[in-house]
Amino acid sequence: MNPVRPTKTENIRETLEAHGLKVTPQRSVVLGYLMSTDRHPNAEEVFQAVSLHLAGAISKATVYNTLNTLVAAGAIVEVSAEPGVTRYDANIESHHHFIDRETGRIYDIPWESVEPLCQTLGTDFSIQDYHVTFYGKALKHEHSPP
Amino acid sequence: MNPVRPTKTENIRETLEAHGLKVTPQRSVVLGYLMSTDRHPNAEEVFQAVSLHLAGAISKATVYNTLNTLVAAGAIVEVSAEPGVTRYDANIESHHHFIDRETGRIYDIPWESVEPLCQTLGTDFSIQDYHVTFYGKALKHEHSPP
DNA sequence: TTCCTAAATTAGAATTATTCTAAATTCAGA
DNA sequence: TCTGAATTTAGAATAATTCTAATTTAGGAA
Ligand SMILES: [Mn+2]
Ligand SMILES: [Mn+2]
Ligand SMILES: [Zn+2]
Ligand SMILES: [Zn+2]
Repeated sequence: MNPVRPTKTENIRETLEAHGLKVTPQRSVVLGYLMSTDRHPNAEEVFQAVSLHLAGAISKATVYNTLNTLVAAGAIVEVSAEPGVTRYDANIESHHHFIDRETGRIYDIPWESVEPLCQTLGTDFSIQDYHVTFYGKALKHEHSPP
Repeated sequence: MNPVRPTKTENIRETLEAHGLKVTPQRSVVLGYLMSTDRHPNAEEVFQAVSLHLAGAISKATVYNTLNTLVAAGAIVEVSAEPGVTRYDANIESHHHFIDRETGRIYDIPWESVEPLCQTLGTDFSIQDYHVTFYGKALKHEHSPP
């Protein structure tokens, strides 16, 4: 019988194809990892994680290439939190971020959780988009696969 | 006769001392450059700019050291705009940023220009601070020393 | 199926940004 | 002036990312 919802691998395949990318094992495992986590990993962390999942290992160059390809295609987004670190996020919906100052962990904040900001800053700037970064302490531990 | 306002070099000296730092020519020229511009330069741009102003040249290591020292002392702040680039800002008041998507230039947005965001995100997060990054097109050219 | 070509992947070299090291200089205070 | 600590320095070392050039993979004719 057909599953009620698409399986994970079907989701991955669909997402790649929806963004005009061919499906390859390397792309699947990188995107699949990012879709499975809400931890906003950097390239090195993606490399570590997918090296476990992909039997025959994956080249670090491919991790960088694939992340850049996924970003260019719009399948994932880059997140600038701390200076000097590029993190990646499979959540491509508009949303904000909360950074725990003790742990450095980045949490997603749904767009609707933040009241809309007025869409004008006087006459000098035309606003197309905005993003709020909150800083503080996460009170509940939200566990998720690393 | 005494000037009505402190001169620039007096400002620089006062800022260094107010943050517990000794006054040196290198620190003065780095901080002075950052106080004179609103362009949020990165380390390389600071190095280029101060190399011109400081006759006998300044070591690039000193620029990095000095920027880190100034950040640690709270005399300047780091700004994370694009992923992978650390920029520096002598404006240490709470404020927001506007990034021109065409030019990449970062403009300061006064804290009061943005209506206050509610200080709660449910029960999971304790908010200590927040920062809004706007994206769009700057309409007026605001000129300032490079 | 076999062949062909383009795309994707790879290892390692190259580049770039930043930090580290160890020596030289500067500086404040005794 | 002397002295020790702080600062600055050049260049080496490290780390992150990109580039290069060769190899593998994969889909579409024939
Ligand atoms: Mn990128
Ligand atoms: Mn720093
Ligand atoms: Zn996110
Ligand atoms: Zn600023």
